[in-house]
Amino acid sequence: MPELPEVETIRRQLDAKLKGQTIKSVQILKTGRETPHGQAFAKAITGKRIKMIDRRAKLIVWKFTDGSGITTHLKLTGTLILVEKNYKPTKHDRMIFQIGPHHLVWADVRQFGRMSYLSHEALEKKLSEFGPEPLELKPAQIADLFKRPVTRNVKSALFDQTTLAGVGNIYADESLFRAKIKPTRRLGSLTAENRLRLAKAIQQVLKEAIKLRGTSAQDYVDAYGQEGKFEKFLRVYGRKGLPCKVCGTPIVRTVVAQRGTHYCPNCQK
DNA sequence: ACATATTCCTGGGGGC
DNA sequence: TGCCCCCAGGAATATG
Repeated sequence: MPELPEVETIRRQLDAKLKGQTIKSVQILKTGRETPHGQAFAKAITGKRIKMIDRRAKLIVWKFTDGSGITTHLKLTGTLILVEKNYKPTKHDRMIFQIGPHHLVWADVRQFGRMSYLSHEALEKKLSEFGPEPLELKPAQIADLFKRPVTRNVKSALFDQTTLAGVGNIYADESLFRAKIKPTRRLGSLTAENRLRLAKAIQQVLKEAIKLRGTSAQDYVDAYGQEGKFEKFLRVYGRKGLPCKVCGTPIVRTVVAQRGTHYCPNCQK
């Protein structure tokens, strides 16, 4: 599923192709997950010129030259894929955009994704509702985000988008493994050294994943339909029962904060 | 102000 | 081969 590294991969690919281009047409194949609804969405964005494709948290942000924009949340199974002119729509496609000479398909098997056209003011407001970007802070600044509330478990704080933007279930588990911290630890029990180790682990794992164009644990593909290459470097996520790559102890899967949570009971304290 | 539960949705896998 | 059940989970919303 797309988290920060996957969304950033798609953003870079789309920005390279679509920057400066004008939306020529929007074909809505399945309505209901866009705002405004239906043809009003197509009408609102047709003719808009793309200043850049940006990212905030897990949102793809289409910024138009007039200041308005679109936020796209792919949620669990959404894809944005550049296709050929003669592309034939398939079952789960929601929209096909013609943007300059390019054709872009938004598809979503589980239909959780959202696409919102927003005025400049509404866009600014929406983007301000997230916590800071993990790759724009110094490790010590990230560490400070995990001091409070003291009773909260560290795993749920990690993927809370108002605490820190862009980390989801996969990278939460991977960051905690690298920091050698058990997911159920309360924030109040973390030492300053623990928090700093976690901050550095978050940045390291996100950067490595971006280099490999993300993780394709389930449905994720990039804007060219290619899978990410980070999956084989996952150390705990999806490795229930397999030996820890550090100590050989079988990886445990539990549920923390309603999320499947993977950790090494020996390495993570 | 916080934590926890529910809801949305479909494909894939296990059990039989 | 095919059914039934369960599971995956981001985040909005509701409830405690």
